[in-house]
Amino acid sequence: MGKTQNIKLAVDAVVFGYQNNQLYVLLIKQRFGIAKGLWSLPGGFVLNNESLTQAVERELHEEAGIKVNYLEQLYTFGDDVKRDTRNHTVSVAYFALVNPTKWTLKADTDAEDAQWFPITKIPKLAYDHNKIVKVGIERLKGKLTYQPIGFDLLDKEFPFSDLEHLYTTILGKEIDRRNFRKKMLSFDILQETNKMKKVGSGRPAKLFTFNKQKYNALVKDGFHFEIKYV
Amino acid sequence: MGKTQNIKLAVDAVVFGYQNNQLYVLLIKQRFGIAKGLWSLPGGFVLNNESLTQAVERELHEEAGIKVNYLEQLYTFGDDVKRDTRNHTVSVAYFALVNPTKWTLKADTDAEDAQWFPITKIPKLAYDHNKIVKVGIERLKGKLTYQPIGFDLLDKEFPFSDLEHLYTTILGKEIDRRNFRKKMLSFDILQETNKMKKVGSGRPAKLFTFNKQKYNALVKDGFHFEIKYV
DNA sequence: ACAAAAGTGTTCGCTTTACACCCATGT
DNA sequence: ACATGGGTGTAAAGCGAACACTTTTGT
Repeated sequence: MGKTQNIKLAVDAVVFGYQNNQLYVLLIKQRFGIAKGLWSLPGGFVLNNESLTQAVERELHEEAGIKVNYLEQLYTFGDDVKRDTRNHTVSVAYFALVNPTKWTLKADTDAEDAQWFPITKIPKLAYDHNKIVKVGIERLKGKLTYQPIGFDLLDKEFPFSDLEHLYTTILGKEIDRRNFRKKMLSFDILQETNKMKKVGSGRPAKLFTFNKQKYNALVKDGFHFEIKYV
Repeated sequence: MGKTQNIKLAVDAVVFGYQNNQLYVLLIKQRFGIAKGLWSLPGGFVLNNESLTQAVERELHEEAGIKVNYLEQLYTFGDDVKRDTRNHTVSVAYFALVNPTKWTLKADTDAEDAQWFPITKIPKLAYDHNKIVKVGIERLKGKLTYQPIGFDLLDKEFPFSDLEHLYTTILGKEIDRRNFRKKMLSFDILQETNKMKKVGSGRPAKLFTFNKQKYNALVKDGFHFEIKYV
């Protein structure tokens, strides 16, 4: 095969968080290396004999001290051979969701700082990370309509309006509250608790939980989640 | 980072072809290496300074002498560190469609043989390639319903029944011919030619072509292809 | 009593679905 | 004339979309 292969393999994660009607992405500022001082996605090189998922989880732990609720592979970026200026590097990007209220970010090891950035205010990032974020946002928007994925961004118990706002915020569209609620409830994957949430003025809201067991059971029977009204 | 990274990066392709109401996958028999004599997906190691897409296209050319109609990234398999018994190898799998009537397979360089296998008769493959094929089939089934991708498997000019059969074959379900045709035509992305196809007995069929320009234009205006009736 | 957010039904139109017969050609 | 595959319309049901007022709480 000629000269022995000299390609580095990295993982990067686009981690989304949601709070106060805003969507955030987790970014870290590198302490070392070529991207020193620049903001970038959490991630790094895969270790020998380490699986890709392990690598992502390790990096998220090392660089931000968090564990995510949801993780899936996003895309492998390797068509731009010069994405990392030093080496031919291929990066397997992951897509993750987390409820930021559950974790306090703590920059560790390689990271000088770790912070949530509203997706409307993302700075220029290292490497091709701005592109990766963009792909991540597209994925999030897409998935929201055909997979009940929004719950991984919310508290375990949430008022209906949180879900509503999550959809309007992320998809950037208004929705009809009545139709949305009707549809969501028709799936029968939300469980009403007998707790109430009171915030300031206004009528207190019932709290709901997402019944994942039930959802999985339904899926096995051919059920297909879909929210179009948005 | 301790010991320097020693992970090999490969690409593999799940290439689908369709002919005589059957769905095929392209497999090759390796001439060299650990998988010698076993059937496997076309693919191989990425070269230094080569993009992933280039690598796939090169391998498809070298191993089977073909160019595909459609190519997209499928998934990166790297969670099973032992998938290749010798080394820690990560493989970026691609998904491709081709019209097999356009090409005569010719095994070249590294391949001892290259052949189309009906997806119902796929032998035990090298590495984790059976799993990759499975993921590819899922992707194909999914895409068929929300992207006009079936045309890449057919001749440029095709009778409506070919399209119909393609859907029933791949999705493994019966469809209502009238509804299917009505829906397809309603999208206004098929163009009627004034040619006819006569095969044996039966009424001759009009030939259609897929108008990709028109489709792309419609997509820009927010059009969304979807075939549910299947 | 007023402001703020939660909760709730109905009607209209379009899309999906189900369904069966005639047409053009070859043998 | 019969076998083979191509081509076509209509009615009923279900789903999506549009729409506004009442309830419960805080101030």
